[in-house]
Amino acid sequence: MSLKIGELARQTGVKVETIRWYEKVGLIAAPARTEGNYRAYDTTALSRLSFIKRARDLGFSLDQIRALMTLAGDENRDCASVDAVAREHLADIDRKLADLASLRGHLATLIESCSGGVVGDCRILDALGPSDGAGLKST
Amino acid sequence: MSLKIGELARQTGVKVETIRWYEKVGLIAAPARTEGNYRAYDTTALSRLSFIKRARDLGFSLDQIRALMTLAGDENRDCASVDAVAREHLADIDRKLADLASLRGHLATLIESCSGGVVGDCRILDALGPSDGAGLKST
DNA sequence: TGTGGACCCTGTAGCCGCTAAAGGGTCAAT
DNA sequence: ATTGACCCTTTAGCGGCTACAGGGTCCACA
Repeated sequence: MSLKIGELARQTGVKVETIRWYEKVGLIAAPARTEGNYRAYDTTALSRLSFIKRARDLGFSLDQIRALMTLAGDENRDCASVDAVAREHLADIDRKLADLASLRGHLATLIESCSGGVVGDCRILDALGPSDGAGLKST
Repeated sequence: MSLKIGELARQTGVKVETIRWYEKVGLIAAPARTEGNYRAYDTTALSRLSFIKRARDLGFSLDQIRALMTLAGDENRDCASVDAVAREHLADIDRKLADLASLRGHLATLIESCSGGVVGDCRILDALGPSDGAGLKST
């Protein structure tokens, strides 16, 4: 028995449109079609799509997933190549976390400086304005 | 004296193409033109663009920046409206930080499970594969 | 006077990873 | 026969730029 796209979507948690899009960009193979031109998926497609979903949930890019799937296809290859992709992604995440945390710090400082009142005296806008004092405020 | 777009770019740290794009999407006003059809900016443009740059560096979206600039134009308005935009953005960042940290945890666990060897025995690929065991590995 | 190179202009297409909508066709149940 | 859930393709849009292509302008130096 084969699965229609909607069923595949339900079983994997990937939206129908997204599945079609993955096919278009070559992440999954084009499946067989029924007489009525419906896509008919087998369990291989289910495995691959589940893999993609989990990897996406972990924040891997489609390119990274493509790489992982290629590596996975060669069982004799050294596992280190898979590890390397994952570690690179982890490093990306750590960079993003650091950037975001620093940004959060700046923003929180900015917000703390607000003591209410009127826009004309707003410290937040002051901080965003240029250093020469010629800000946006109509004053 | 007026500034050419390249000079404005240098003084604000915003790329020339980005400045033109900001004009296109209505974030900054279209400036006067010279005889040779070059954009001629005044110091008002410099202020506004600096404002935008700083806000972008803090991760505000262009829509949020539009809102902030509108608010800034009305000096009698209650500063709380500005504060609200900033706080909402801070909440966004906190959500992102939490998501990213959780994701990092999962990924790090995954990577720790790798003990080397061959792709055929890879724990990382195991973890990404579907729970029924029918993974991608050619074995 | 001419020529080279740095700058400027417009318009269009591409990046990522989808998402939505228009305008149809298919299929099973009633 | 009709309803309504599903499926199909194609196209356009999101944010926030970036990168061309194919020209025009301006200024300094020979």
